[in-house]
Amino acid sequence: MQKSVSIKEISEQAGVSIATVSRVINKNGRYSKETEERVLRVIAENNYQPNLVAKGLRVKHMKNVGILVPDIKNEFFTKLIYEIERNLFAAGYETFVCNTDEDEAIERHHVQMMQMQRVCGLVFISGTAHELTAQVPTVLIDRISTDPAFGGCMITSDNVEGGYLATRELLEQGARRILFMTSSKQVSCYEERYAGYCKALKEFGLPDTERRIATLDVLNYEGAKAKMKELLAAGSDVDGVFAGSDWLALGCYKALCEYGRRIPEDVRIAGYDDISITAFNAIPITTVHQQVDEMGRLVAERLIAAMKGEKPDGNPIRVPVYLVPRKSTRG
Amino acid sequence: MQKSVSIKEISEQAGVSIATVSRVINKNGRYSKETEERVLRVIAENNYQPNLVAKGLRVKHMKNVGILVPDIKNEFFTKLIYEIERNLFAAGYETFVCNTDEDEAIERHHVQMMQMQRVCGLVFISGTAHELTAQVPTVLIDRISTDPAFGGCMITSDNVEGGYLATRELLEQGARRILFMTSSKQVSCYEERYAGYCKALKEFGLPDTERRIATLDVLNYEGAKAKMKELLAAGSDVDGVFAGSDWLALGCYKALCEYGRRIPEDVRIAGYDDISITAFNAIPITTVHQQVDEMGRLVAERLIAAMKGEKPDGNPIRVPVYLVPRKSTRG
DNA sequence: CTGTTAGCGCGTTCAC
DNA sequence: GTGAACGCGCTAACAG
Repeated sequence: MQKSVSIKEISEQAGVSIATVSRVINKNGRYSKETEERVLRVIAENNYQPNLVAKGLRVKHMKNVGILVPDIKNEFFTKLIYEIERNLFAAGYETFVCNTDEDEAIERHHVQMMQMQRVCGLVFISGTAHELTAQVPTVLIDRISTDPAFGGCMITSDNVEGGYLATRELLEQGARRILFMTSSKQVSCYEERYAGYCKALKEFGLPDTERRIATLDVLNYEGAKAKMKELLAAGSDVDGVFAGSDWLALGCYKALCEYGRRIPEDVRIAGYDDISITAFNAIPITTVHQQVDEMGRLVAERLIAAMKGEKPDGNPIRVPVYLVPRKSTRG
Repeated sequence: MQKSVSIKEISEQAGVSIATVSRVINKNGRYSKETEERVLRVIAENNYQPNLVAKGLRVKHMKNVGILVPDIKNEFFTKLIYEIERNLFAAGYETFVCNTDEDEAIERHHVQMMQMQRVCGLVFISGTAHELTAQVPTVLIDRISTDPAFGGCMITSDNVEGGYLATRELLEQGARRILFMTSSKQVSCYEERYAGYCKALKEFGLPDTERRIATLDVLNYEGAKAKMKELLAAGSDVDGVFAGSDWLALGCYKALCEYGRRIPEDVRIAGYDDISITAFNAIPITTVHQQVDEMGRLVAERLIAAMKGEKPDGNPIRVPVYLVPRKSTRG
């Protein structure tokens, strides 16, 4: 398959043992300046590329990490991946990107493959809360482990605060019949945003009976649009929508437009994530900004620390969020 | 690192040799029905997971492919990756995603890493045209190899036609002083789109002197916006813009708006790719649709064929494009 | 400073 | 139908 020259041929050409070659490659010391130069020269001449697979077998792991993501087509996740990969690459790691399409079976399959590949770390982004028991250092983003044995690290944005900020904005601008649109599955970040929603309603003196929830099996633009249309067809009188993500907000926006509702006069809308499209939309969408750069940086930092043997302290790291008010809530 | 039980322990527990275990795992035949059942049972009991690294060392390659992409944050590339990964995963391959940030040095580094990892295939998406000599089956998307020795497969959308369609649309709607915005680097897909632009101008009887070109070092929204502002500040009188990609079109759009130009009355704009945001933009942007699904499917198909030993015929595969007319060109 | 050697876990001849 | 034995390319003792 590959004509790959091996460490053995290098050692022969350089007139040293393979052990010495290995040492200079890994800069493990215990060789003279001259031998180093000679070996390096032979390596360059032959365009020698160490076989990382053989090395991996020997040291029992590859310097690779797997990232499991529910939807790689979503800019929010993409920016996260970008930042994680950038930081890990700088530290010498390559990255598997595993798209799960929110499918538990696919996720399991990927996780198993990653383990058989002997990756040295795993990152889970959002997704459903089923048990996952990886035996490699793991970092969770916007995902809470219910497993008491989970020894990894958790990084999440301040979802409760975010849900609160978005809902309060809707309330302050006059909305009172506010719909919260979320996943039908148990996803921690959405549950936390819901808690923030409830907190804001309570603060404005609205009883629990005023909570309005729509759950989606298909957690994307299409699903949100279809659900919103369904509600409108059934005579929904909501005057505010807090969607669990920006794409859901856009789906609601489109459905409401098609039903002749004016945004924000008739219905005010707030989303979550602050992806680019919300700012470019015909009626720019109010949203909650997540600091993806900082989150991605933290993920790489914590993961690298964990792979070096450091034990995470078990407390989730919360990254602050802030509201980005736009026209969809403020005429 | 991992407590991984090995094929050896399985063989002991099942009372057979490791050779037999290997045979049933790989379904190589030459074992009885009973031994198969017994081995399979022991494997299940121990939750045995084959060590793909050891296997890889033995068979001299991993069942992984590397995808090199210039900008993973761009929805166009992301959709391509999604489709490629989905198809490859179905065939049992895992995928490395390598973001190059349009940086040649980073790309080289990734390619080298991929080869040291012994991936069995490589996919290059767009990017600059420097020489690349990978010794594994390779598929190029929207990127032409100048190396006569290149034995891989090339898949590209019909860029000349796309450039022609976009420019003709601008001309038909009345624009005459049309700017083509592109990369300052040599990127085949942009060069082809430029050829289409020239073809359309010629068809409308405009002399070569009427060609207007703006090249970008920073090939994204920010870069395009800055360049357009620069041109406007210098007194540009363009009444049409054909941008090499949608993000560039959006950058131009924003700059033109800030300078008080009305779209499409004063300046008509067309982009390329048909990413979601163009449809949601305040003034929806006319664009050229690329069939990413079909392209991704083809990439996986051709790559798998190549990895099985089939020789590509050397001719680039051209996927058709079509114009999506929107308000930015048609009041 | 340097070389020899023993595996890492697996697939694959080659005998039986 | 089954097993023993070798080696893929490399690292890490260990001996010198």
